[in-house]
Amino acid sequence: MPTFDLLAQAVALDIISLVVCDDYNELEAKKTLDMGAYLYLKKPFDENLVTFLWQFVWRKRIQKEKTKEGSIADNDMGGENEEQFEKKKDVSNTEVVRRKDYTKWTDDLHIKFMKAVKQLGEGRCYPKEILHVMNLPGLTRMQVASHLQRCRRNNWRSPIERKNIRRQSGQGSSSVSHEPKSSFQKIGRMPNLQANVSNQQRNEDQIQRGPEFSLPTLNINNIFAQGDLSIQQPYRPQLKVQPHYLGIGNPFYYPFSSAQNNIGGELKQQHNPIFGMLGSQEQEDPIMKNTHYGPNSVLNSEDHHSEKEHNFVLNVAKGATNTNANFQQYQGSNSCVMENCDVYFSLNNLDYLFQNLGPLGANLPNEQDSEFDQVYSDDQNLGSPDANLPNEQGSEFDQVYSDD
DNA sequence: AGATAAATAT
DNA sequence: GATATTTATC
Repeated sequence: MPTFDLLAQAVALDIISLVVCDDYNELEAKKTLDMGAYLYLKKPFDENLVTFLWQFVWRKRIQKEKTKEGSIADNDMGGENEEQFEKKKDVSNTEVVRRKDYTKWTDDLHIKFMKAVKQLGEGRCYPKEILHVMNLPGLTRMQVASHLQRCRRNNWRSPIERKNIRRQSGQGSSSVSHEPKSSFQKIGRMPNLQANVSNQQRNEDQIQRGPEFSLPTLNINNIFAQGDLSIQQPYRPQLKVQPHYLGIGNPFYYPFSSAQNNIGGELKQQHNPIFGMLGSQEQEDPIMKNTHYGPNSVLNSEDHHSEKEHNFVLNVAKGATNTNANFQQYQGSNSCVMENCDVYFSLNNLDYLFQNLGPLGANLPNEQDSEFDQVYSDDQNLGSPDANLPNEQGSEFDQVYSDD
Protein backbone atom coordinates (compact mmCIF):
# COMPACT_ATOMS: atom_id res chain seq x y z
CA MET A 1 0.00 0.00 0.00
CA PRO A 2 1.34 3.41 -0.81
CA THR A 3 2.85 5.17 2.11
CA PHE A 4 0.44 7.99 2.44
CA ASP A 5 -2.62 5.89 1.99
CA LEU A 6 -1.49 3.65 4.71
CA LEU A 7 -0.71 6.51 6.98
CA ALA A 8 -4.04 8.08 6.27
CA GLN A 9 -5.82 4.95 7.29
CA ALA A 10 -3.76 4.58 10.38
CA VAL A 11 -4.51 8.11 11.41
CA ALA A 12 -8.15 7.65 10.65
CA LEU A 13 -8.12 4.72 13.01
CA ASP A 14 -6.59 6.83 15.66
CA ILE A 15 -3.44 4.89 15.67
CA ILE A 16 -0.40 6.61 16.88
CA SER A 17 1.76 6.47 13.86
CA LEU A 18 5.39 6.97 13.33
CA VAL A 19 6.82 7.23 9.92
CA VAL A 20 10.22 5.96 9.21
CA CYS A 21 12.28 6.89 6.26
CA ASP A 22 15.60 5.92 4.93
CA ASP A 23 16.61 9.36 3.94
CA TYR A 24 15.34 12.49 5.38
CA ASN A 25 13.23 14.58 3.11
CA GLU A 26 11.78 17.79 4.30
CA LEU A 27 8.75 17.87 2.16
CA GLU A 28 7.94 14.40 2.97
CA ALA A 29 8.37 15.06 6.63
CA LYS A 30 6.04 17.95 6.44
CA LYS A 31 3.40 16.12 4.59
CA THR A 32 3.67 13.18 6.85
CA LEU A 33 3.26 15.24 9.94
CA ASP A 34 0.49 17.21 8.41
CA MET A 35 -1.34 14.05 7.83
CA GLY A 36 -1.18 13.28 11.47
CA ALA A 37 1.86 11.19 12.01
CA TYR A 38 3.40 11.73 15.36
CA LEU A 39 6.96 11.30 14.43
CA TYR A 40 9.03 11.27 11.39
CA LEU A 41 12.10 9.21 11.89
CA LYS A 42 15.10 8.44 9.93
CA LYS A 43 16.83 5.17 9.90
CA PRO A 44 18.88 3.72 11.27
CA PHE A 45 17.73 4.23 14.78
CA ASP A 46 19.93 5.16 17.55
CA GLU A 47 19.87 2.63 20.26
CA ASN A 48 18.52 5.15 22.66
CA LEU A 49 15.69 5.90 20.42
CA VAL A 50 14.76 2.33 20.21
CA THR A 51 14.92 2.02 23.92
CA PHE A 52 12.76 4.96 24.74
CA LEU A 53 10.42 5.17 21.89
CA TRP A 54 7.77 3.20 23.61
CA GLN A 55 7.69 5.72 26.36
CA PHE A 56 6.95 8.36 23.89
CA VAL A 57 4.11 6.46 22.40
CA TRP A 58 2.79 5.61 25.79
CA ARG A 59 2.81 9.18 26.82
CA LYS A 60 1.07 10.16 23.71
CA ARG A 61 -1.62 7.79 24.45
CA ILE A 62 -2.12 8.88 27.99
CA GLN A 63 -2.18 12.42 26.86
CA LYS A 64 -4.71 11.58 24.28
CA GLU A 65 -6.97 9.88 26.72
CA LYS A 66 -6.75 12.77 29.07
CA THR A 67 -7.74 15.28 26.52
CA LYS A 68 -10.53 13.08 25.45
CA GLU A 69 -11.90 12.75 28.93
CA GLY A 70 -11.52 16.39 29.48
CA SER A 71 -13.39 17.25 26.40
CA ILE A 72 -16.17 14.93 27.28
CA ALA A 73 -16.51 16.40 30.70
CA ASP A 74 -16.38 19.93 29.50
CA ASN A 75 -18.52 19.08 26.61
CA ASP A 76 -16.07 20.80 24.47
CA MET A 77 -16.75 20.97 20.88
CA GLY A 78 -13.74 18.84 20.43
CA GLY A 79 -15.60 15.96 21.91
CA GLU A 80 -17.36 14.95 18.83
CA ASN A 81 -14.69 14.40 16.37
CA GLU A 82 -15.62 10.86 15.82
CA GLU A 83 -13.37 8.97 13.63
CA GLN A 84 -15.14 7.55 10.74
CA PHE A 85 -14.79 3.98 11.74
CA GLU A 86 -15.38 4.17 15.41
CA LYS A 87 -18.88 5.38 15.83
CA LYS A 88 -20.56 2.41 17.27
CA LYS A 89 -17.88 1.80 19.80
CA ASP A 90 -17.60 5.30 21.03
CA VAL A 91 -21.05 5.19 22.48
CA SER A 92 -20.21 2.77 25.20
CA ASN A 93 -17.23 4.63 26.35
CA THR A 94 -16.60 1.96 28.91
CA GLU A 95 -14.61 -0.62 27.17
CA VAL A 96 -13.39 0.43 23.85
CA VAL A 97 -12.33 -2.87 22.52
CA ARG A 98 -10.75 -2.51 19.21
CA ARG A 99 -11.16 -5.64 17.32
CA LYS A 100 -8.98 -4.50 14.63
CA ASP A 101 -8.70 -7.48 12.45
CA TYR A 102 -11.84 -9.24 13.30
CA THR A 103 -13.35 -10.80 10.29
CA LYS A 104 -17.01 -11.37 10.40
CA TRP A 105 -17.90 -14.39 8.39
CA THR A 106 -21.06 -13.20 6.89
CA ASP A 107 -23.30 -15.45 4.95
CA ASP A 108 -22.01 -14.06 1.76
CA LEU A 109 -18.47 -14.51 2.75
CA HIS A 110 -19.19 -18.01 3.76
CA ILE A 111 -20.77 -18.66 0.43
CA LYS A 112 -17.70 -17.53 -1.31
CA PHE A 113 -15.71 -19.72 0.93
CA MET A 114 -17.88 -22.66 0.18
CA LYS A 115 -17.77 -22.00 -3.46
CA ALA A 116 -14.03 -22.05 -3.37
CA VAL A 117 -14.05 -25.20 -1.35
CA LYS A 118 -16.33 -26.86 -3.74
CA GLN A 119 -14.45 -25.70 -6.73
CA LEU A 120 -11.24 -27.00 -5.35
CA GLY A 121 -12.66 -30.27 -4.34
CA GLU A 122 -11.27 -32.92 -2.15
CA GLY A 123 -7.77 -32.92 -3.48
CA ARG A 124 -6.46 -29.47 -2.91
CA CYS A 125 -8.75 -27.96 -0.43
CA TYR A 126 -6.24 -26.13 1.67
CA PRO A 127 -6.34 -22.73 3.20
CA LYS A 128 -3.97 -21.27 0.77
CA GLU A 129 -5.82 -22.57 -2.20
CA ILE A 130 -9.11 -21.48 -0.83
CA LEU A 131 -7.77 -18.08 -0.17
CA HIS A 132 -6.51 -17.86 -3.67
CA VAL A 133 -9.78 -18.86 -5.20
CA MET A 134 -11.75 -16.56 -3.02
CA ASN A 135 -9.54 -13.76 -4.08
CA LEU A 136 -10.58 -11.23 -1.52
CA PRO A 137 -7.96 -8.67 -0.72
CA GLY A 138 -7.40 -8.38 2.94
CA LEU A 139 -8.48 -11.84 3.82
CA THR A 140 -5.64 -13.84 5.19
CA ARG A 141 -4.73 -17.43 5.02
CA MET A 142 -4.95 -17.79 8.75
CA GLN A 143 -8.44 -16.47 8.73
CA VAL A 144 -9.45 -18.90 6.10
CA ALA A 145 -7.77 -21.68 7.97
CA SER A 146 -9.60 -20.78 11.09
CA HIS A 147 -12.88 -20.77 9.33
CA LEU A 148 -12.05 -23.99 7.64
CA GLN A 149 -11.38 -25.55 10.95
CA ARG A 150 -14.70 -24.55 12.32
CA CYS A 151 -16.47 -25.79 9.27
CA ARG A 152 -14.70 -29.06 9.34
CA ARG A 153 -15.71 -29.53 12.88
CA ASN A 154 -19.17 -28.56 11.98
CA ASN A 155 -18.79 -25.84 14.39
CA TRP A 156 -19.82 -22.79 12.53
CA ARG A 157 -23.24 -21.27 12.29
CA SER A 158 -24.17 -18.55 9.97
CA PRO A 159 -25.07 -15.29 11.64
CA ILE A 160 -28.69 -15.82 10.85
CA GLU A 161 -28.67 -19.25 12.26
CA ARG A 162 -27.03 -17.93 15.34
CA LYS A 163 -29.72 -15.40 15.75
CA ASN A 164 -32.40 -17.99 15.43
CA ILE A 165 -30.76 -20.31 17.83
CA ARG A 166 -30.44 -17.62 20.38
CA ARG A 167 -34.04 -16.73 19.98
CA GLN A 168 -35.09 -20.31 20.38
CA SER A 169 -33.07 -21.01 23.41
CA GLY A 170 -34.41 -17.86 24.94
CA GLN A 171 -37.88 -19.28 24.85
CA GLY A 172 -37.05 -21.74 27.48
CA SER A 173 -38.42 -24.63 25.55
CA SER A 174 -35.48 -26.84 25.84
CA SER A 175 -35.81 -29.03 22.89
CA VAL A 176 -32.89 -31.14 23.65
CA SER A 177 -31.65 -32.56 20.47
CA HIS A 178 -31.39 -30.34 17.52
CA GLU A 179 -31.41 -32.17 14.32
CA PRO A 180 -28.41 -32.01 12.16
CA LYS A 181 -29.49 -29.94 9.29
CA SER A 182 -27.42 -31.70 6.80
CA SER A 183 -25.37 -34.73 6.50
CA PHE A 184 -21.72 -35.00 7.02
CA GLN A 185 -19.80 -33.20 4.42
CA LYS A 186 -16.54 -34.39 3.22
CA ILE A 187 -15.33 -31.50 1.27
CA GLY A 188 -12.63 -29.55 2.85
CA ARG A 189 -10.99 -32.17 4.82
CA MET A 190 -7.38 -32.45 5.41
CA PRO A 191 -5.44 -34.35 2.88
CA ASN A 192 -6.10 -37.99 2.53
CA LEU A 193 -3.54 -40.47 3.37
CA GLN A 194 -1.44 -39.66 0.42
CA ALA A 195 1.52 -38.74 2.47
CA ASN A 196 1.32 -41.89 4.42
CA VAL A 197 0.62 -43.94 1.42
CA SER A 198 3.56 -42.51 -0.27
CA ASN A 199 5.60 -43.30 2.74
CA GLN A 200 4.50 -46.79 2.55
CA GLN A 201 5.00 -46.76 -1.11
CA ARG A 202 8.47 -45.58 -0.58
CA ASN A 203 9.13 -48.36 1.81
CA GLU A 204 7.86 -50.88 -0.57
CA ASP A 205 10.06 -49.45 -3.20
CA GLN A 206 12.91 -49.72 -0.87
CA ILE A 207 12.12 -53.24 -0.14
CA GLN A 208 12.14 -53.97 -3.74
CA ARG A 209 15.37 -52.21 -4.24
CA GLY A 210 17.10 -53.84 -1.41
CA PRO A 211 15.68 -54.88 1.90
CA GLU A 212 19.00 -55.14 3.55
CA PHE A 213 19.34 -51.39 3.65
CA SER A 214 15.83 -50.46 4.29
CA LEU A 215 15.03 -52.58 7.24
CA PRO A 216 16.05 -50.20 9.95
CA THR A 217 14.18 -47.28 8.57
CA LEU A 218 11.22 -49.29 7.65
CA ASN A 219 9.72 -49.58 11.05
CA ILE A 220 10.17 -45.99 11.83
CA ASN A 221 8.45 -44.97 8.73
CA ASN A 222 5.71 -47.31 9.39
CA ILE A 223 4.72 -45.33 12.32
CA PHE A 224 2.58 -43.55 9.89
CA ALA A 225 1.20 -46.60 8.31
CA GLN A 226 -2.50 -46.52 8.03
CA GLY A 227 -3.89 -49.38 9.95
CA ASP A 228 -1.38 -49.71 12.64
CA LEU A 229 -3.00 -48.34 15.69
CA SER A 230 -0.85 -50.24 18.06
CA ILE A 231 2.02 -47.93 17.45
CA GLN A 232 1.72 -44.59 18.98
CA GLN A 233 1.54 -42.05 16.29
CA PRO A 234 2.45 -38.49 16.70
CA TYR A 235 0.26 -37.24 13.99
CA ARG A 236 -2.35 -38.97 12.03
CA PRO A 237 -5.16 -36.61 11.45
CA GLN A 238 -6.36 -38.39 8.42
CA LEU A 239 -7.68 -41.21 10.43
CA LYS A 240 -9.93 -39.07 12.46
CA VAL A 241 -13.54 -39.49 11.85
CA GLN A 242 -15.57 -36.44 11.80
CA PRO A 243 -18.48 -36.67 14.12
CA HIS A 244 -21.45 -36.03 11.97
CA TYR A 245 -23.81 -36.54 14.76
CA LEU A 246 -22.53 -33.41 16.27
CA GLY A 247 -24.04 -30.07 16.06
CA ILE A 248 -27.15 -28.53 14.86
CA GLY A 249 -26.41 -27.83 11.32
CA ASN A 250 -23.57 -28.30 9.06
CA PRO A 251 -21.81 -25.17 8.10
CA PHE A 252 -21.13 -26.56 4.77
CA TYR A 253 -24.75 -26.48 4.31
CA TYR A 254 -25.92 -23.05 3.76
CA PRO A 255 -29.50 -22.36 4.58
CA PHE A 256 -30.28 -18.96 3.31
CA SER A 257 -28.95 -15.60 2.79
CA SER A 258 -31.18 -12.69 3.11
CA ALA A 259 -30.60 -9.31 1.71
CA GLN A 260 -30.45 -7.52 4.98
CA ASN A 261 -27.75 -9.46 6.57
CA ASN A 262 -25.04 -6.96 6.64
CA ILE A 263 -23.47 -7.17 9.99
CA GLY A 264 -21.76 -4.25 11.48
CA GLY A 265 -24.09 -1.71 10.12
CA GLU A 266 -22.51 -1.07 6.84
CA LEU A 267 -25.02 -1.58 4.20
CA LYS A 268 -23.44 -2.52 1.03
CA GLN A 269 -25.90 -3.13 -1.61
CA GLN A 270 -24.23 -5.05 -4.22
CA HIS A 271 -25.59 -7.01 -6.98
CA ASN A 272 -23.78 -10.10 -7.44
CA PRO A 273 -23.47 -11.57 -10.81
CA ILE A 274 -20.97 -14.07 -9.66
CA PHE A 275 -23.33 -16.73 -8.65
CA GLY A 276 -25.56 -16.33 -11.57
CA MET A 277 -24.50 -19.47 -13.23
CA LEU A 278 -24.93 -21.71 -10.33
CA GLY A 279 -28.38 -22.93 -11.11
CA SER A 280 -28.68 -26.51 -12.08
CA GLN A 281 -25.20 -27.52 -11.42
CA GLU A 282 -25.50 -26.76 -7.80
CA GLN A 283 -28.80 -28.33 -7.33
CA GLU A 284 -27.64 -31.82 -6.85
CA ASP A 285 -25.11 -30.90 -4.31
CA PRO A 286 -26.35 -31.68 -0.86
CA ILE A 287 -24.34 -28.92 0.58
CA MET A 288 -25.31 -26.19 -1.66
CA LYS A 289 -28.86 -26.96 -2.26
CA ASN A 290 -31.39 -24.69 -0.67
CA THR A 291 -28.91 -22.00 -1.07
CA HIS A 292 -30.02 -18.64 -2.12
CA TYR A 293 -27.35 -16.37 -3.20
CA GLY A 294 -27.68 -13.01 -1.71
CA PRO A 295 -25.81 -9.83 -2.11
CA ASN A 296 -22.18 -10.08 -2.29
CA SER A 297 -20.62 -8.24 0.53
CA VAL A 298 -16.95 -7.96 0.45
CA LEU A 299 -15.71 -8.68 3.89
CA ASN A 300 -16.23 -6.09 6.48
CA SER A 301 -13.83 -4.13 4.65
CA GLU A 302 -12.54 -1.31 6.74
CA ASP A 303 -10.55 -2.78 9.45
CA HIS A 304 -9.32 -6.06 8.36
CA HIS A 305 -5.72 -5.49 7.96
CA SER A 306 -4.07 -8.38 6.55
CA GLU A 307 -1.13 -10.22 7.82
CA LYS A 308 1.64 -9.06 9.95
CA GLU A 309 3.71 -7.44 7.32
CA HIS A 310 1.61 -4.37 7.42
CA ASN A 311 3.00 -1.87 9.71
CA PHE A 312 2.82 1.77 9.31
CA VAL A 313 6.49 2.14 9.10
CA LEU A 314 7.53 2.99 5.75
CA ASN A 315 9.09 5.19 3.37
CA VAL A 316 11.88 6.05 1.22
CA ALA A 317 12.69 9.53 0.22
CA LYS A 318 15.73 11.13 -1.15
CA GLY A 319 16.87 14.31 0.36
CA ALA A 320 19.21 16.18 2.52
CA THR A 321 20.60 14.65 5.58
CA ASN A 322 18.91 15.60 8.70
CA THR A 323 20.59 18.42 10.42
CA ASN A 324 20.00 20.61 13.33
CA ALA A 325 19.39 23.37 10.90
CA ASN A 326 16.45 21.55 9.52
CA PHE A 327 15.11 20.98 12.88
CA GLN A 328 15.46 24.56 13.94
CA GLN A 329 13.60 25.49 10.89
CA TYR A 330 10.71 23.36 11.85
CA GLN A 331 10.81 24.24 15.42
CA GLY A 332 10.77 27.90 14.65
CA SER A 333 8.16 27.84 12.04
CA ASN A 334 4.55 28.48 12.70
CA SER A 335 3.52 26.29 9.96
CA CYS A 336 0.83 23.78 10.38
CA VAL A 337 3.49 21.26 10.86
CA MET A 338 4.06 22.28 14.37
CA GLU A 339 0.46 22.81 15.10
CA ASN A 340 -0.64 19.42 14.09
CA CYS A 341 2.27 17.66 15.38
CA ASP A 342 3.82 17.54 18.72
CA VAL A 343 7.28 16.69 17.87
CA TYR A 344 9.50 16.59 15.03
CA PHE A 345 12.94 15.36 15.38
CA SER A 346 15.69 13.74 13.59
CA LEU A 347 18.38 11.60 14.92
CA ASN A 348 20.44 14.58 15.77
CA ASN A 349 17.79 15.84 18.07
CA LEU A 350 17.19 13.03 20.35
CA ASP A 351 17.87 15.29 23.23
CA TYR A 352 14.85 17.27 22.45
CA LEU A 353 12.63 14.32 22.31
CA PHE A 354 13.90 12.66 25.36
CA GLN A 355 14.62 15.51 27.61
CA ASN A 356 11.78 14.50 29.84
CA LEU A 357 11.98 10.84 29.38
CA GLY A 358 14.04 8.83 31.67
CA PRO A 359 15.77 5.62 31.14
CA LEU A 360 13.82 2.49 31.56
CA GLY A 361 13.76 2.70 35.30
CA ALA A 362 11.95 5.94 35.38
CA ASN A 363 8.27 5.54 35.66
CA LEU A 364 5.86 7.22 33.46
CA PRO A 365 2.98 9.02 35.04
CA ASN A 366 0.49 6.23 35.18
CA GLU A 367 2.79 3.45 35.10
CA GLN A 368 3.94 2.88 38.61
CA ASP A 369 2.39 -0.44 39.23
CA SER A 370 1.76 -1.53 35.77
CA GLU A 371 3.56 -4.44 34.43
CA PHE A 372 5.33 -4.36 31.24
CA ASP A 373 3.12 -6.82 29.57
CA GLN A 374 0.30 -4.66 30.51
CA VAL A 375 1.90 -1.99 28.56
CA TYR A 376 2.12 -4.34 25.75
CA SER A 377 -1.40 -5.47 25.82
CA ASP A 378 -2.44 -1.90 25.87
CA ASP A 379 -0.20 -1.26 23.04
CA GLN A 380 -2.00 -3.86 21.17
CA ASN A 381 -5.23 -2.22 21.91
CA LEU A 382 -3.98 0.83 20.27
CA GLY A 383 -4.92 -0.90 17.17
CA SER A 384 -1.63 -1.05 15.53
CA PRO A 385 -2.09 -3.35 12.63
CA ASP A 386 0.02 -5.72 14.42
CA ALA A 387 1.82 -5.17 17.59
CA ASN A 388 3.74 -8.18 16.55
CA LEU A 389 4.92 -8.96 19.95
CA PRO A 390 5.94 -12.50 20.16
CA ASN A 391 5.81 -14.32 23.39
CA GLU A 392 8.15 -12.05 25.09
CA GLN A 393 8.86 -13.97 28.19
CA GLY A 394 11.38 -11.95 29.94
CA SER A 395 12.55 -10.31 26.85
CA GLU A 396 13.90 -6.85 27.11
CA PHE A 397 12.14 -3.96 25.73
CA ASP A 398 14.78 -2.87 23.43
CA GLN A 399 14.87 -6.28 22.06
CA VAL A 400 11.27 -6.22 21.28
CA TYR A 401 11.47 -2.91 19.68
CA SER A 402 14.46 -3.63 17.69
CA ASP A 403 12.56 -6.57 16.42
CA ASP A 404 9.85 -4.29 15.35
C1' DA B 1 -16.78 -16.93 16.67
C1' DG B 2 -12.71 -15.85 15.24
C1' DA B 3 -7.82 -15.13 16.22
C1' DT B 4 -3.71 -16.97 17.53
C1' DA B 5 -0.45 -20.27 19.55
C1' DA B 6 1.50 -24.71 19.23
C1' DA B 7 2.31 -28.91 16.94
C1' DT B 8 3.08 -31.15 12.86
C1' DA B 9 4.05 -31.60 7.90
C1' DT B 10 6.17 -30.26 3.58
C1' DG C 1 14.91 -22.92 8.01
C1' DA C 2 10.86 -21.19 5.79
C1' DT C 3 6.04 -22.13 4.87
C1' DA C 4 1.93 -24.36 5.16
C1' DT C 5 -1.51 -27.17 7.49
C1' DT C 6 -3.71 -28.96 11.38
C1' DT C 7 -4.95 -28.91 16.12
C1' DA C 8 -5.44 -26.65 20.57
C1' DT C 9 -6.38 -22.80 23.16
C1' DC C 10 -7.59 -18.11 24.13
